[in-house]
Amino acid sequence: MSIATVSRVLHGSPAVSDTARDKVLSAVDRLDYVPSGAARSLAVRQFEAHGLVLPELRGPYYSELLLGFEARAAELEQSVVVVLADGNRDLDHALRRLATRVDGIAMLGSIAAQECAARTMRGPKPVVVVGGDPALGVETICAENVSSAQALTEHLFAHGRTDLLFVGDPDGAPDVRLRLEGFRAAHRARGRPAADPVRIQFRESDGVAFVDRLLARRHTADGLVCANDELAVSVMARLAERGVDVPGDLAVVGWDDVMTARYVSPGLTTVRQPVHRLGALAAEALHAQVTGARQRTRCRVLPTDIVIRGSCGCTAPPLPRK
Amino acid sequence: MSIATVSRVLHGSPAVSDTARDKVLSAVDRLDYVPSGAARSLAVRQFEAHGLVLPELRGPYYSELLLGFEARAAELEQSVVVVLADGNRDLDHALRRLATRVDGIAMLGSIAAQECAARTMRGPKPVVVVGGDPALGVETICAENVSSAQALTEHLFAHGRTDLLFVGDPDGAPDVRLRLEGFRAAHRARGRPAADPVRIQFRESDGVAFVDRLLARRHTADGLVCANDELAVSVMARLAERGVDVPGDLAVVGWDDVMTARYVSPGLTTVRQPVHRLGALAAEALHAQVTGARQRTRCRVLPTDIVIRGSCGCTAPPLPRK
DNA sequence: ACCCGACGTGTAAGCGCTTTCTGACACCAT
DNA sequence: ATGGTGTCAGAAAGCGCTTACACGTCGGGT
Repeated sequence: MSIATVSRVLHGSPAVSDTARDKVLSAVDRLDYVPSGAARSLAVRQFEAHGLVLPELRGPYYSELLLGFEARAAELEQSVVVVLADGNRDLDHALRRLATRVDGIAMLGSIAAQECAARTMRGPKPVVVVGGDPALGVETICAENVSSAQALTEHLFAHGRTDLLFVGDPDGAPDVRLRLEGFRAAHRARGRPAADPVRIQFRESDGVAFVDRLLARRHTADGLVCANDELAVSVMARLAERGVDVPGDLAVVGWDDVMTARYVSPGLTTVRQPVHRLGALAAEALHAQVTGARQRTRCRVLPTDIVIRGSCGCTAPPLPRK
Repeated sequence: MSIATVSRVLHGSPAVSDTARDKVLSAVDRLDYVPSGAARSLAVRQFEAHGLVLPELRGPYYSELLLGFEARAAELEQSVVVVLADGNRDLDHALRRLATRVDGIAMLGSIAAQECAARTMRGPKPVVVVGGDPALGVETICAENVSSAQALTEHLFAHGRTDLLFVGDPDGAPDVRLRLEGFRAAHRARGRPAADPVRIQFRESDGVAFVDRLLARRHTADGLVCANDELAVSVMARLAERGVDVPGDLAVVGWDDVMTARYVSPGLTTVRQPVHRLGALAAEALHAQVTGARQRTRCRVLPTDIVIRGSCGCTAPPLPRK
């Protein structure tokens, strides 16, 4: 047996006799032979791997994204190597390392917005960004934000709310900026001025602190459009503790449809995004760029669903579930 | 400039003059040069990458594990390639592929228990399993299960409960089996017989269906020890819908301390595991095996915390948080 | 003046695969 | 018999790095 034959067998080349194939296969099995992916990558000049860069992994959004990405990548026979920017780690170093071992890189919008990501996007490897600013010059895939935010805001207006506050930091992520844009558009459509956004982070403690400031009359509002559910849920819990009725005194809505949104009372009205598909499309777009099969579409926007529960003021069955 | 010099510069070898270093660095920058990780891997005979195999990614457990694993791996300058067994994908194929591109593989206990994982563990690459059966013959890292399950069960006894049911499938994951073991140990200690476990999956719909069966008098109980929080939370929600008071009529406890556990009412008494550390230790153990630095410790068990909220019958402040 | 070591740089031999090309062999048609 | 044709196996040339080693070129001791 020559090494060439072994290689042919392992890749199912038809030009091998059955006897040779059997001999190779049995030897492989007996010796627990594991080929070297590095040598193969070097020879075929493809890593057969995609990189995925996420800011973190708490909450369902990023998990679901990774899930979708990995699933589609696996179908395309691509490995996925993930890097998490979580904490204060050296993103620049991590990105540089990543680029040496993958054919292409998908990253979140909030990562792409960072300084050191620029060099990656300028580099030779294909890049697609998920939920990012379409103006970035690279292929972008994102969920619809503006018009669902507008619809959600308008929904609160329709409930008779007049004093709406947007809670979340538009500079933290492009998605949030677009949601704020929709929030403002709804105000414009009604000819009302939109209050400045309350710029706080996504952590639960930030939501609690915000409620305390609100009740200290530092803000006034009868409706809260929160940039995500984690915030919305922590806000609702704190409001309940402080004796404020939701939605009676204050309506609350969010984004993401986390599990908790179904279990709090009242249920949280929120926006569900096709995150799994977002991930899958990212893997696919990346693969298309790598194989050169398709010229990159600049930007793809996926529709979202508003899921109405009780927190916006709608009457809903107690503890409604999906 | 020769390629050897370039290589030396890029790896910070001290035997390079400053002028040469500068020249190389500026050229690298100008050309957006990205070295080939494959070629390096081939030359140094190390992939500098770890594999992590997870069954899925919903809920905080796996996410947190990946978070910890990736963080520690990054510190050790290792990339991480993840494969998710989610759905009906060809695990065998995926594992085989994975083995060709990493130095070692970490996998969940539920993966390790599968048929096709055996060949990976028999193969030449180091393997560590997280939350798996220590009897597997490979290095194992897991959170304490038996004694916390026993303590939790005993806690319900102390609340005067007598009719306890363990809800979850002990054959689904080694962790669940061990929790059941602790549940039984607590019964033995009190000289009571333990009821057979209610073998259902982790999905929320399974919890709902179980409650309906329970209320149809197919089971009787005044306390439920659920194998994880997702189950516990869905059970509690369904009980509330059906007008059963928790903890008055029925106490409920779970595992994992998911976000929802803090926000439901009453708060869910549960067990918090050091999942992040579990992941970090897995990465570390793997790296130790790969570098041959340390002979593998057979099994490492991390302590867990019981977090008491209201669902067990303890009086707790309304909506307690961490 | 010389030699010797230290220091930088270049040369070249792999690392373990893939793949093209060449060759061996068998088989059919002439 | 001979030549042509088709099938399968092997030889060998890389793929782009790392690194042992060889080779200057200095500076300082003698």
